[in-house]
Amino acid sequence: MTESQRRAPATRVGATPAGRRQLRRALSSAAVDLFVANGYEATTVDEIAAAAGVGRRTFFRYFDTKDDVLFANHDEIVTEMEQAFERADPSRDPVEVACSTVSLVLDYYAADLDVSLKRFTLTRTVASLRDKEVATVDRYQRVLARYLQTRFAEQGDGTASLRAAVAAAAIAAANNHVLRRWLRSGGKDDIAASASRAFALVGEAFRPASAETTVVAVLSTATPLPEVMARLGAAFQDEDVD
Amino acid sequence: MTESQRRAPATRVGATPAGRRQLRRALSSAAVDLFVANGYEATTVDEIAAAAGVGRRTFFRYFDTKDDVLFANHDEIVTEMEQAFERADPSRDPVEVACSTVSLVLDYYAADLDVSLKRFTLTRTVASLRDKEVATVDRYQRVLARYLQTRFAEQGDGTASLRAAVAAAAIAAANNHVLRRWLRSGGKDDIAASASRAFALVGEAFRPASAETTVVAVLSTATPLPEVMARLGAAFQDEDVD
DNA sequence: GAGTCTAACGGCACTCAGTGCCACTAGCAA
DNA sequence: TTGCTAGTGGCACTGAGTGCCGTTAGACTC
Repeated sequence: MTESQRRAPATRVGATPAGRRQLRRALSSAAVDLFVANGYEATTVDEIAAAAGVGRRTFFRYFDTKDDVLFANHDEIVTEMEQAFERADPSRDPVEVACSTVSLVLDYYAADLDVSLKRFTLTRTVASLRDKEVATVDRYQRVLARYLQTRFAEQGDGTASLRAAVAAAAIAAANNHVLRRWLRSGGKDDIAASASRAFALVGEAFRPASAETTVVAVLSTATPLPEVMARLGAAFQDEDVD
Repeated sequence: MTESQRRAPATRVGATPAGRRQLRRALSSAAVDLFVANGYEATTVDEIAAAAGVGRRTFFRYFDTKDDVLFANHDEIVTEMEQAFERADPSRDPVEVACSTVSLVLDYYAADLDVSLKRFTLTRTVASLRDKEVATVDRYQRVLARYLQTRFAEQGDGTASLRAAVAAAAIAAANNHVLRRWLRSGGKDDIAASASRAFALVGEAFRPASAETTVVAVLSTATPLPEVMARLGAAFQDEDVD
């Protein structure tokens, strides 16, 4: 007897927030199992609701659409990302903050590997579900872009809006790439390592222009070596010169 | 009497490819007008079909879904992009090729400003249409990624897949940013200028490492100036040194 | 011009997602 | 006990999307 077949408590589960969360999870896992077993289109909302022991009408009180049930905790992720941006250290590099914040998504996927893998096969198979996933990714990509835009604008970047949109897209793409590779490996790869490698790539691509200025040092050959080192050290500020 | 209200030819329009195209356009423009006038959800497929002078069943022979009618020429754009990649000069910088190819989308939007503006207001207003548009963007972003991946792999890039995905996302984001700003201006901005500026930004971010190697020239102060110029010229190959 | 074949079309009926409405009832308060 | 509230289930309805089939325009043959 799988989890999806067990009967939910008789009535009024949703009276308490905890009960509501529980029924949401029950509906979600029942749906995923049915989708995998019988196919997405072939599964009706009636069947999902019945498997969770509730009426069809109740299903639509917990999820707006049939496909929403596959991305049950997406809203949760988005709000958590927004909160993370609010309490982020303003002195840190914005791109770096965005990268570490977006990896919240990876944590969520890793926390429920079983569902993540099933959802992965479904989104690869069913076109409409793939589109739905793309839409959800776009939603948190917008959150990234909004954060980056305000930060870039603070730094006096005239093209803050464009840079923010492009950087957000790059970060989201890197995140998705890591996520997909990890899921394809069945959750066996070292996701943290590949994530930091991927984010390093976008980090060096989008570091603000001031930080990637090429230093051209014009020095007389008569200059004593210590002074050369001092001048270079000043140019590179807190980076090591040796 | 608007275009959407005129009656289409009586029967068998779709027998010839030209007639099929014509009816597609008639359905599309009828739909856009009705969506703008009465709202997207409030407009039924029956009404669209009736406005174009055909039966409801025929509508679904021309478009798979109700929202497809808003992105009528999307498939055309995608295949045209694929063809452009096939005949692209292999010696050109892949990122540059991708940028100039993706601007095909801008051409299509500019070619039918009226519909583009109406679709823009609709995609901003109706959530499901925004999602649909995001899905279409993702589709050509995948085409970009596939092209960039093969090119990067040819160049011996070990992280070709990741770099391709990230660069494709950045290019698509830049393209969309330009497109949206242009539509927000009502089609008055200089779209070509802002496009080249936006693509310059992603170009410098994703130029392959070999092309952005810093040239460090170590030269004796005794070297005659003409020889200095010659050596620098060699180092920069076909770029100007002056 | 008459007969024939093909394929677009329209219409009908059906499934299913999603919604509004309402009656029912568990649980709480007075 | 008597209301009151809110979650629930059932019913009926709209509309998207699909399968099926009879009709007919148009092309092709003789």
